[in-house]
Amino acid sequence: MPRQTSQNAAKAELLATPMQNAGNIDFEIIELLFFAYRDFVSDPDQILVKSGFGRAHHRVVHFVNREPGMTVADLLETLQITKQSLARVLKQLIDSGYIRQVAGPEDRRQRKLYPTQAGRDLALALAEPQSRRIERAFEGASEATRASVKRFLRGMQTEK
Amino acid sequence: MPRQTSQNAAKAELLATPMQNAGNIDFEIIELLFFAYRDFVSDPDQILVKSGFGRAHHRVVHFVNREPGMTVADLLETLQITKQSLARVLKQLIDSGYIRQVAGPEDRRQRKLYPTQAGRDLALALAEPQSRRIERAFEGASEATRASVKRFLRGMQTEK
DNA sequence: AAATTACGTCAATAGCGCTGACATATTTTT
DNA sequence: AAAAATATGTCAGCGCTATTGACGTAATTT
Repeated sequence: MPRQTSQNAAKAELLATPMQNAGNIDFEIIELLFFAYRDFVSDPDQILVKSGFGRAHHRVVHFVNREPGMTVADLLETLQITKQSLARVLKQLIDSGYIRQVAGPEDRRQRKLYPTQAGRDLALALAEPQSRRIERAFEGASEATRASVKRFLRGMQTEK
Repeated sequence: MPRQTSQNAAKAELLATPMQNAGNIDFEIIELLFFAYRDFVSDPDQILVKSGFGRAHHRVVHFVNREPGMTVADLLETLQITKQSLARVLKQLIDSGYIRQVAGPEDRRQRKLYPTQAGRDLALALAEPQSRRIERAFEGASEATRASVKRFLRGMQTEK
């Protein structure tokens, strides 16, 4: 029985076989989601660096445009972050003139959030390359296929 | 013509209409992707805090398990990050005994990366809740539907 | 012998998330 | 009316992940 070199001894404890089919785990979709999302956010990221903003700003500006009048609490619920995390980003967007706050008409403790025209323009500019990418991914797809993809993505969400 | 209060004047510059149908942009899928990915990564995140690791560790341990023997350069290409970003994370995984390096047999400058058994176990534990979530999202879906979703996700990637 | 490549590392910085604590209005409850 | 709860803001500190730039070493290629 030949003695192992130290390199062989180390190798003996290593796994050289690719992880696949283990425990019926869907590694393929896991990776597809990673790559898809990685590239999906890379488009707006490139635009954002020019204005000195980041992904967090993108999300805020997006949702406020989608639902003008939403409150800070609504936004926290949507983004699933803490108010301290939101604070800095929101303040910068307000100071830069992309978003404005209005005291709630019924409950004056609330701060209802609205985009300015600049905020709307920014949200659209950020969404455009993402939408083009989605269109490309759906190239030639039927309505049924689009519906299936939407159903899948909805199913990926945690039910609240 | 009534004078506006300062509040009304401010409101006049704001947009109260939800952003939708603007420029044929697919806001719905954009949001579905955001929510799907947000919840998709939340599963492993919860596991990772226990071991003191983060998402970056997850990615590294995942891909090294999927393709044992991959080099540092391969990993950088896959993750699309800089080597300085990878360095700390990889070092921690090596120091903790989840991954080992072996000098390349042909090119000895290379560092081929392999998981240990602990590394394999960790990768599987992290993939498991994600895979369950995917299965749930595909509940009742046909093979054709699964194929459509994969095709869509592949189409979302930037072609290299 | 010189240039290139693969990898590692030091230093500084930015973005974005967190916890904990405390303050201020405003609304609701008692 | 007083007390409690709610919506929001803010200060302070910290951790993770990413960045750029610079430099070093070993190994390979030219």
